Amino acid sequence: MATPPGRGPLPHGHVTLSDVARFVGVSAQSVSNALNNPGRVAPETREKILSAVEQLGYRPNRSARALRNQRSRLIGVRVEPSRDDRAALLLDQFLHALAESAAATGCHLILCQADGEDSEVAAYRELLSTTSVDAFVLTGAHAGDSRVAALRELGVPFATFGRSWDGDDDLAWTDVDGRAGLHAATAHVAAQGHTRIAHVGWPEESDTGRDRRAGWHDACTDLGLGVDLHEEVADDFDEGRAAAHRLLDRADPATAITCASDTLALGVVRALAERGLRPGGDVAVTGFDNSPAAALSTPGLTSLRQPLEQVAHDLVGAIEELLHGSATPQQTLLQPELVVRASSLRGPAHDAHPSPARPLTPPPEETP
Amino acid sequence: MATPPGRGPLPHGHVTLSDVARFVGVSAQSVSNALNNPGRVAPETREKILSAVEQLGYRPNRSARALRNQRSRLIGVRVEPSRDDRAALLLDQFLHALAESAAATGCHLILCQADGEDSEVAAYRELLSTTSVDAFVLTGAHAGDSRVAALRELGVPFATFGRSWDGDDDLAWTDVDGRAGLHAATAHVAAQGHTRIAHVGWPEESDTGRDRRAGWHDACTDLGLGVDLHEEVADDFDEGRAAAHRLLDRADPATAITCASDTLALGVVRALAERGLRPGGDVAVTGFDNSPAAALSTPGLTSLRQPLEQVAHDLVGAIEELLHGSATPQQTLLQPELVVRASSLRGPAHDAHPSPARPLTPPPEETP
DNA sequence: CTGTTAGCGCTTTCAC
DNA sequence: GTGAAAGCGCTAACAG
Repeated sequence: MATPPGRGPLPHGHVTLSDVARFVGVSAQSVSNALNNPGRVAPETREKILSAVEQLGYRPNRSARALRNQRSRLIGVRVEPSRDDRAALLLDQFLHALAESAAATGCHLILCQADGEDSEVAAYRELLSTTSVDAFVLTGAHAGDSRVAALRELGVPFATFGRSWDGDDDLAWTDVDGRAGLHAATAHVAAQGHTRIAHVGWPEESDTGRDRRAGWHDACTDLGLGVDLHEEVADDFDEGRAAAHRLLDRADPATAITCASDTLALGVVRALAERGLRPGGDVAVTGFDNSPAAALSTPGLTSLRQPLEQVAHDLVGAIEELLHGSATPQQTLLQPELVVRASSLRGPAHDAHPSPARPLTPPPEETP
Repeated sequence: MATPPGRGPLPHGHVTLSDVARFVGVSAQSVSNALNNPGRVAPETREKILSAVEQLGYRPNRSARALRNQRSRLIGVRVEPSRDDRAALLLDQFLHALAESAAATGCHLILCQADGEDSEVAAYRELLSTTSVDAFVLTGAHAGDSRVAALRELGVPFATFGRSWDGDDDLAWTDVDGRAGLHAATAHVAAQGHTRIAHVGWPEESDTGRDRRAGWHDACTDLGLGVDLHEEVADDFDEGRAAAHRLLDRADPATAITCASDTLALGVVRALAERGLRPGGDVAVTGFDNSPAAALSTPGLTSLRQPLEQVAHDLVGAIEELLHGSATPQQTLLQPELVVRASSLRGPAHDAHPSPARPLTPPPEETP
């Protein structure tokens, strides 16, 4: 396929605006208007143009639009390195959901990659400086998040998966109510007859960790149970395992252990096995995230499912609002769903088929 | 941060080519040449230009470039819906690795989303028609893959993770040697003293499934063991579980079960538990993928790690070659790595700390 | 070796 | 209501 020598760049066989214009017998501007500014063109002309667009299969060129408008309909997302010793970052499902929600508003996702939080901002900056990116989605926001400050300074709209935790009303975020989740999980094991209920969570510095632990704490207090059984560790399998051993070595040991993550919970399960104890039958265990590992481990691990499709939908909605110049950023708190499996059930280690259970808390409540 | 009105030539404060040109006192063209065509500019001028580029922090605008060159340095990838009842699609790690490799060559990943293989082509088409995408990465290629034909017709370069399996020399692919992997896994359990070694794999229609089963078959034959113990099922936890029950119900039951995936293997582990058998001690079990679920389950599941970083690197390399007009597409077969854990070890259900073991097969061999 | 010209596809003025 | 002009930032072609 030889390219005829000439001045301009290579032809690419795509239908352009002027192709449509020529076809209909109007100017390119009218076609543009018919598409983007329907009011400014006569209904009759509009009809003809739209049918020609359809017929020729015209699709606007994103690069040209981006060049002209400074808006690319591209949303930047970071992919972080995933460790195979952690029970899934959910990035997988989240990205799919995000891509789907974005597509619904004509947007696409562009990835940038960074290994740490510092290089993350550098990656955003790099993407912004070379590519027209309309907005970013950040994951795992936390109090005093340097990324938030940096993106604000760059003047680019963004929404975060995770609250700011410092009462920042100017931040658009969507988050999952970990506190309600752990309240539900704790109440669930209490309903199985447990009274010595422990929590293995993340260190005090983690906002999300504190939130989840508070759910356990509240539930225990509500039920008149003690709150002395808790451990704060990093989100690591072996840390969870070690924490479980400590909780079981106590004089009055735990008979149920709620965890801030599936990774920790699966570490706890390992510890039980090392002591000849059975999850469910001897000690109830619950996790958080409903990762594949929770569903596939034996016995199945009771966990809390995050409604990632809804999270993605709300984040895209929040961004869309930001781009349309909304004054008040959208903030949404979603409820996780308790998925009960054998690890938290007494009796034979029979897995109920993964069946969602209602959280104790009220249905999703949006804070607009 | 308000943009001072009417001052800067740029709406968003980005440094452009002509800014650099004006700064140095040359034409925009020379700056462009200094960057993209170093030979065509005097070394001295080049120095000055490059230092100005550095100083002003100039970054070329991707949209403008794409518009002009029909090349965007964007690689399209599909994200598929992930089921939480499967042991990870590895998409997570793969995407990160891919984004990293792409970044090394100045490319970025743009996502498209599709639920099935048919809508996948539609998604590619949509992306191509609106966005300048230089190439695609396909995952899970198989014989008679409709996507391959469709992308060829569209004339877009692409590389696949997974062989074509129909001896297509024109296809650029990278794949992992599942046959060698299962050979290694089978030999490993044989070395533990097992002689009744089964395989739970995918249906005959699956090329990858046949390949992996062949590895098991070869190893058994090499070792003088029978090859009657096998089941072909869909990649599903419950299917794996049921298959294991069938294999253990036989008159001369299996004492070791190698599987085509971690999902199947974890189903097998569940079946063992239901019969009061211990993985490792009673029946050895191995999976494939080394998913988080394998590392975190108890006992740890012996599995085969796919070298995803290398896969990603090779795929990007293959695409790069394609874009530079290489005649022979790059085809690479990589070796998986056996990760031995307690599920395949006799004796106390003690997990060795996840430690890589060499496959029996020769080191990575590249077919250029 | 360097500058000028032209144009990629699109949309925001501003005439008509 | 419609079209003509201009230009977003960049680079291939062709002078000078």
